[in-house]
Amino acid sequence: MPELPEVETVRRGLEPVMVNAAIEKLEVRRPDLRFPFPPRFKARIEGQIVTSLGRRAKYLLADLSSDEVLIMHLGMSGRFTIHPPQGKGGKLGNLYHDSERVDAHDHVTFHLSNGARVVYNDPRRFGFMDLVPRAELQTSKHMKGIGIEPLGNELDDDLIRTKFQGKKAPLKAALLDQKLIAGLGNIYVCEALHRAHLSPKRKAQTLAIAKGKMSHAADDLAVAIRDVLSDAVKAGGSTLRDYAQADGSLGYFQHSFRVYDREGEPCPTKDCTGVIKRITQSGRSTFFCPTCQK
DNA sequence: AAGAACTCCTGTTGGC
DNA sequence: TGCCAACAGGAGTTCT
Repeated sequence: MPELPEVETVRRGLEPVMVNAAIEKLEVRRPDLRFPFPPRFKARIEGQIVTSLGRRAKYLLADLSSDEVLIMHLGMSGRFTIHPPQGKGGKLGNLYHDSERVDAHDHVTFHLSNGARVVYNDPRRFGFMDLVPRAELQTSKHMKGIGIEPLGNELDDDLIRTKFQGKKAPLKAALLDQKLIAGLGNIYVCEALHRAHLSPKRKAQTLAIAKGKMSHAADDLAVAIRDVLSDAVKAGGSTLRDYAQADGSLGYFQHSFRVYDREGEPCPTKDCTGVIKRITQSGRSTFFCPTCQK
């Protein structure tokens, strides 16, 4: 499910429910997700207050009153659902899931002091959770080496030239590399490359040239990445299959896809007569227009 | 060392 | 209808 816009949407959904609440009880229904839960996971979580909920790349970061940080990654199929206190759904009650039923893939449940429950469900179990002392977060194995935040102030043409210098990998692979720019995934890489009119097959290092007719390419790509991600965040992310936001509502950016999952459809670029094609790169589907993406 | 292939896991989909 | 291969929003590990 989640690339940067979906994770940010989840963060915004969980923030009002979790921040300033104590985690009174933690139910962990299996020993691991993608990796084992950390030692004494339950004991280190229970009784702690969530002081803030942040995001770095595709990671959710919950600051705890114990000065540890709960690191959460949703993998491919991880999702959070909020269950408000019984009988306190209020005017938003119809947006929430009120069921007490536990699905086979409901792996972790946070019982909060405000009466709400937050349930983590992940059928494929590619997600994971970890705990690290706040002071060690930046040097932790998860955060160490993570690239720049594309919605921060650092992403511009110079940054792209620097990061892509000497890279022979195709643009598609370079943009999926979280050590360069963090937060993009398969969908938004395809979308950003189409917006920038750049071929996913092109070697990344060709954007590093400073002069010549392609000198705008790095800037075009920087702008396209920022635009597509901020548009998607505004739309509440993309809803594929039955993914829902934590409050049960649906993102709608999927209606704005220009190429993703649109094989065979006409290219939406103005005056382009091309047809969207699907190829495989790095074992993943790439959707692009061979006519206007060069 | 970089880049590509393979791997984890379950569920859905599309073609016979 | 059933069966089965292909594929799915990620990324660490293992190869070449």
